[in-house]
Amino acid sequence: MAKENRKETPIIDENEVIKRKKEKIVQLKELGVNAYANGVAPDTTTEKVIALYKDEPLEALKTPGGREKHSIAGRVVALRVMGKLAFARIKDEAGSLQVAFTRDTMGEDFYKLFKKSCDIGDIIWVEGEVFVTRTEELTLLVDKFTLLTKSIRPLPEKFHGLTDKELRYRQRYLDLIMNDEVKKSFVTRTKIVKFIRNFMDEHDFLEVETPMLHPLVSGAAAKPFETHHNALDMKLVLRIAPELHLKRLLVGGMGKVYEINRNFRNEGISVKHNPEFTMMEFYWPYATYEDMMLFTEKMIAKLAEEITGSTQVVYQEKTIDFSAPWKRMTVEESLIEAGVVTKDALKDESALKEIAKTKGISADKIEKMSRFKVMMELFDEVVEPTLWNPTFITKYPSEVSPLARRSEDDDDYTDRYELFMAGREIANAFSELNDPAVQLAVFQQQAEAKQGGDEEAFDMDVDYIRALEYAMPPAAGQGIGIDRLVMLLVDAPSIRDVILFPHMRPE
RNA sequence: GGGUUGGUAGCUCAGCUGGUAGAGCAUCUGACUUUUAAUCAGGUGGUCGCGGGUUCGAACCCCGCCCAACUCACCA
Repeated sequence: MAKENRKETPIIDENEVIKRKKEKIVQLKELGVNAYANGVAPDTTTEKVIALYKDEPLEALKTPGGREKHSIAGRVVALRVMGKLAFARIKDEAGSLQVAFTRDTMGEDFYKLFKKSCDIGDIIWVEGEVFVTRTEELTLLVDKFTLLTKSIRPLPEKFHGLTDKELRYRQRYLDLIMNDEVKKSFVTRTKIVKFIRNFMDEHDFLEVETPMLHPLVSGAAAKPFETHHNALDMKLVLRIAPELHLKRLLVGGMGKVYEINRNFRNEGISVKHNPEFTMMEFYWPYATYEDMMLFTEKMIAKLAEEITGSTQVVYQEKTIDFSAPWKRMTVEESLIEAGVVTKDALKDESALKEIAKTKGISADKIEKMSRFKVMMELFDEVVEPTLWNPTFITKYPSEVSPLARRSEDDDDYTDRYELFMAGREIANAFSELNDPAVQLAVFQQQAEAKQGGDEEAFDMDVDYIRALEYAMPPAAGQGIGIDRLVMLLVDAPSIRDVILFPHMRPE
């Protein structure tokens, strides 16, 4: 049953501190100080100021005077007032810099106004020249100061900062103010996406955008979010995958295409799952899944090196070796290698089921499964968590691969692989199924499964079959989970650490 | 959805066997011209997640609910 998200009356919490700060804004207004000023811009950043003086001898900088003036703007994150001298730390988008306010430099009245108006958390603009303090810290000696924006909410404590994970995710803005490494992770995320985009562009892939609102469920095995179009009075679902639209573009002769955007799946939330996640999906005409493996290991190894400086990347205290070539095994080989099954047992449904039971997979679940499904269950349960270095697992059964091309030599299997790293799936790829008759048969099976209560089964997509009937060139396609890839490269334990505003229940 | 742990001041956390709700930082007042977790003196600040119950008395015990983290299930 749907829960009512909106509360009766929106109430913003207020305490004594906030009340006082609000009153202060009124007092400042009476003194002619605008607590929400604008039109005053800095001419540089803290980072640039520091870079400018980093080679100057410290001794010379200890005496103030005669140097160029710089203006910076940012948030006051620390303030130490000692009578007629005050130090503040100003944080801007690039970093932070200590600034000093003195009565002698600013004049008595102006200094008093500064003391009265400026508090921790406020956003201010200052101008002055640099000097170096006794403790040899580069500091801007302020002669001009403008309060830009008052903060009326107290910042978290300076020593411990903001550590409560719930608050950090809910109030990401505050997390960004207090925890510098957060911004770093998200800047890296952007670099990763940019790298991938450049890599695709350099290899002549065309970036496209396909619909997020779908009339049908297709492209993956997942439960969708449902929504409603009012004017058309029709049910729509948020896409679980862009696959079938991108393949329609292959039919249309668009050539190599890719899309980097969100998918939505109405499933559990975990350290590896967010209801909306970013996928890079691409399709490559006249290529096979084997071409795709070479392309992928080249791209990701180069990406790892570009981002971290090495193909050896430490994730959660264990090293992942991204250097190509990557290990390749079939699903069946991986099960044999892991010592889970023998070659003979793989062909024997009841033997497989017995083994599955010993691996803690529920007997009820196994009973209804085919040999191939039990095999995949065993793989997911036993092998997947052990695949730490990048590994391509190939030869997935046709039964669990509704959109992949059946292998030439055995149509129980497909020309498909999944890529695993750090014990998790990062990508899924295959040579594409382009035989409309086979695809239609698969859709019919899926539609029956859906009738039978399988909530993750596809809808029949008649237009897609029609498109295939016009002929889709042989092609390989792949989807890469961007959030998960970012997690590995920024050493994030949870997907929430690489999503700016992860999904949370309302407060 | 199940299990475990947690929710006490704006933040970080104490709070014993049920007996008047605490500290540090922030905030307010005062002192202070080289601090950087500044320091010193004094003050303000609480729906103890929410709702019931037990009890002379509940932050603490019991029941229900909400939220989160971790974990399992599901999934990429």
